[in-house]
Amino acid sequence: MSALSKTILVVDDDPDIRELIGFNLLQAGFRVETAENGAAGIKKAIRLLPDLILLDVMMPEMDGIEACKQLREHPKTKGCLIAFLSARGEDYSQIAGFDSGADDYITKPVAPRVLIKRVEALMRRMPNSDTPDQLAFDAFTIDRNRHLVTQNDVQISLPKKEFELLFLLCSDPGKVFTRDRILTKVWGHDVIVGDRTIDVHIRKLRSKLGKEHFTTIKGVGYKFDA
Amino acid sequence: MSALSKTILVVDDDPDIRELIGFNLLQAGFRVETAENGAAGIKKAIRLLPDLILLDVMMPEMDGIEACKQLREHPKTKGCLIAFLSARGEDYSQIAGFDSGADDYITKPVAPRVLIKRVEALMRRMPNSDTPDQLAFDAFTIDRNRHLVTQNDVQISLPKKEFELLFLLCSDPGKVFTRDRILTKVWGHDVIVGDRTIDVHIRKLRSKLGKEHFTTIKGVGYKFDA
DNA sequence: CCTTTGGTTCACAAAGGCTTCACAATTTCA
DNA sequence: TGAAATTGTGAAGCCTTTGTGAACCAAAGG
Repeated sequence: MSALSKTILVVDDDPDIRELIGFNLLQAGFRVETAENGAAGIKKAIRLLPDLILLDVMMPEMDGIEACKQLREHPKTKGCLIAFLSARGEDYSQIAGFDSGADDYITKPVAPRVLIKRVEALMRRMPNSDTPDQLAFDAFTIDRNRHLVTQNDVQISLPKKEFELLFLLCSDPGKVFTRDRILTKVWGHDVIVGDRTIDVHIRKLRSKLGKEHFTTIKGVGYKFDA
Repeated sequence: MSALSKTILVVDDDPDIRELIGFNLLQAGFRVETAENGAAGIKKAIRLLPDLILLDVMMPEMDGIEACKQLREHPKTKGCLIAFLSARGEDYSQIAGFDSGADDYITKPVAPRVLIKRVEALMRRMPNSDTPDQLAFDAFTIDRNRHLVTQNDVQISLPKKEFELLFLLCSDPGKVFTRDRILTKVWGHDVIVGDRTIDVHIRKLRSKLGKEHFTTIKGVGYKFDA
């Protein structure tokens, strides 16, 4: 079930805050990723497409407001939930936050349990269906909502793990995913499973979708080639 | 922004608050209705189907928490946005608020402009797409008002839960609905029913409407195929 | 007061996905 | 080249998930 959990990206320049927030969100069953500044946060958000982005307002170089604006402008992330998390509770700051496109503005300090509730309330309204989680390549197309892969007008239904592995690899074609990364993304942070399991699933993908699309980088991991 | 068409119901026992909040929301372009206690608020909400219900937490007789629960239970209003507006900012109060199904919890005092921004942020996420009351497929048609399914000129009457489950699945043919999603959509956000209950209802749908229309995605959920 | 119907739960069976293991094949590096 | 590490492959067993029949409880209606 953990593989289905929502991903939250915590962007804050304070490592302590990142750890504290991250820990509490993990405890609540969310997947957590972190970034230490606005630029890194945007980059990571575009790559990971998290369900929710928690932005600190005050950060060096690029502040949260600016980061939020850019996230809203980028086609990949403009649909994500974005919430500010800030010690600044002044009216003008909140208004600026909402004007930049945020869905919520949470003032610190906030009790972890309250934060969780707020995050869950946001998630509850999340229109998962609106984002057409579709990936299209020459070889085939992937439809996340329908859990279907279409190749040469033939629809292929894949089991859960295989589908998630495929989707992960295809989310960034050409990029090499290390075994560790695959494990944490598909199986979850706390799952203990021999990493040979990955090989078996890769094999199944190869046999079902064509060997040529999945390249092995020995000693590193796998990648998908379109 | 078509804020003109949005209706907000303000439920508060204090006439001054009603007037103040109402005035500001009106200025922002919303239509405003008011109610002076929980019972009246629920009644009015069912009749008007507002886009957002602003609930005071502390009210005589029925408090906001209880009102929220009842609103979430009623089929007509369970989809409405609900936000608490309260002078009580304590953690346990906020948690209770979110647990009762609220989408936001705003602590008073709040600057009118901030309140507006928050309301707009909530509205922004509101799915404007009203699902039509009738769905038609090759296999059968569904009439939500009449609670009736017609298959081969034969009218089939389905019990409540079965109908709602069917309607949910058919609202997006081909899309896979996870058990979690089905539970929150059909049973409510705070249900305590085991998810095996879903299986039983799926079985009934299969036996009544044809096994071939309902596909199981193991480890994920179910989907409807037209 | 009894009957009917809907909703939920339980126990057991079935299915099939996930994982592991052993061994072969391949690549890397000394 | 040869040994070590890594990956490919086939098959087998475990174990989670789902299907199914039936019982139970509550509510509605006669």
